[in-house]
Amino acid sequence: MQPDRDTATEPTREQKIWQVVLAIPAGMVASYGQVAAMAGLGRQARFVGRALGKLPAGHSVPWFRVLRSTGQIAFPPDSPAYERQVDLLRQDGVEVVNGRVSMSRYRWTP
DNA sequence: TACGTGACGGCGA
DNA sequence: GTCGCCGCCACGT
Repeated sequence: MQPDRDTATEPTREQKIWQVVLAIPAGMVASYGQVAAMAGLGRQARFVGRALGKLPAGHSVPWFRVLRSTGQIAFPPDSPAYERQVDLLRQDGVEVVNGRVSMSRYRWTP
């Protein structure tokens, strides 16, 4: 037996991150740094992107509501995920202009 | 084991 | 408001 402290421990940071993203209401967006801070990760914004990239299939996490601190989409413009995110944001009623969102207007403030 | 990369942030100009 | 540099942590090779 290996009493290794992991896998069987409490929810990992990824779980915590997904939980925070789940709390983002429709029609609003949050930045990676904001999600990281709310998840108790401090400024590990990069970890948030990594956690979202590890999302399993069949999840219900609104990953598309997470943008950069500048309001720009984190994906390259030629990426399929980019268009997907834009489309999903518009379905939420968020105005996306040139792959960018007005953070001062749609930023989620809990 | 060590190096490089990455769905980023903050600060200064 | 934008542009560039550095810093942080985890993962893959």
